[in-house]
Amino acid sequence: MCRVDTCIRVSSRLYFLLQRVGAVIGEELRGRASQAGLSMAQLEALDYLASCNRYSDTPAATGAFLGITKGTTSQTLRALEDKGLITKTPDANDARVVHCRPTRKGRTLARSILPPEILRDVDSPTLEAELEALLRQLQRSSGNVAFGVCHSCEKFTREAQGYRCGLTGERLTELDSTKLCREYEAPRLRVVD
Amino acid sequence: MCRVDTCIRVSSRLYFLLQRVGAVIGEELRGRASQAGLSMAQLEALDYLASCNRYSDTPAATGAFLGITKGTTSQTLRALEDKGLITKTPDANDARVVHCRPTRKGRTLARSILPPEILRDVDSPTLEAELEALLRQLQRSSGNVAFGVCHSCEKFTREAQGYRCGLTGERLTELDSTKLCREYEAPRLRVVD
DNA sequence: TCCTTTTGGTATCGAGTCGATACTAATTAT
DNA sequence: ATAATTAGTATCGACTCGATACCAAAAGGA
Repeated sequence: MCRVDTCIRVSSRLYFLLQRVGAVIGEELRGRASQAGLSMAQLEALDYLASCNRYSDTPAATGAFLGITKGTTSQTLRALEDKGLITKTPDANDARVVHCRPTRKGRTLARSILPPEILRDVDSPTLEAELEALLRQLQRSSGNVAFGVCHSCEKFTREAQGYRCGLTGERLTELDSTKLCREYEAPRLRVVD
Repeated sequence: MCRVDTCIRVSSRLYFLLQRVGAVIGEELRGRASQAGLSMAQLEALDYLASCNRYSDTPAATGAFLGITKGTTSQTLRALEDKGLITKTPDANDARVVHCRPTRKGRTLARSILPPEILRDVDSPTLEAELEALLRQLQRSSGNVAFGVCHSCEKFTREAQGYRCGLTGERLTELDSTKLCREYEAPRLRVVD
């Protein structure tokens, strides 16, 4: 049993399973996206932009999130803009930066496709916890930006009348705190409930 | 804590985690593949062909495995053939069928890239078991062909001097039994050790 | 048997991905 | 002030991908 398993390629067992799950989900998603006139890359970018906060809705952050180059990112976002699914507005403080925000149409479209139908009934806290641990490990060893939800960030603080980001010093709404942030920093110590 | 989490898109938590892990691995893999002159699609096809048995090394099976159309599959395999990484030979019994076998060069190349470096140190039996359960569930609900390792197939039988496939009736070598098969059927009853 | 359906595969098209390279402009470091 | 970094775009070539059309072989039915 052991000798046999070592011969299998595709390639480690873990990689095989991840790739297999990805293929099944990808097949469904590609179909649904292309019915709506979107490519997978466009769908993923749009979904990201619909999920991230105001510090993270830039081409650079999108590319980092999706693991693609800035050239590719620029093209994909231009396609989304041409289709009227996002709008671009220059940043007030940094003239190099552009903010990409989904239009109502874009938001609705993303929400109609994702999450994949096939995953809607799945509920597996163990799997989620294990995947989360894997993700953290991968992020550590790849030196990637983490991306995480604002309210569970090390720099997130609760105040008398709301929340605040310890990095920018800005106040945050309840909705803000539910979004993805590129500056996310994992909490250093486990919070005791 | 609960209300907040329900707002997150990208999109269910499970989808988010799978997509995130995929992005990190994909980023590494794309880089390594393109250094070797391969696209991701080509790498995945080559890896599959290096892992499957003689019943499953056809364009149709490759496309089913990767979740892409037969047109796309045909093109990708042609690219691999042009690069001298696979060879095509017509089937002896069915004139429609073509068998695609990796060359020595192709096999070596795939093995030099996969499995992803970043996953080599990961060892998590729990995660693998959970992913396997998820995969089975997805395959059931998507009606996809399962693809599995020969020796754990329902139709696989042990004999006095070797193994045999109950579907084709052919004898199988030890190496045969370690490979992926498109005709794989999950065992109906758990075998007692 | 003839005839229809299914299956396996290729060719071609258009839109789009992707890395690579080259470029501009704004910001930051020295 | 000047150099280095960062954010973004433009363009190129190879390739993916779905769609469509097509062909040939095999399987199934009356």
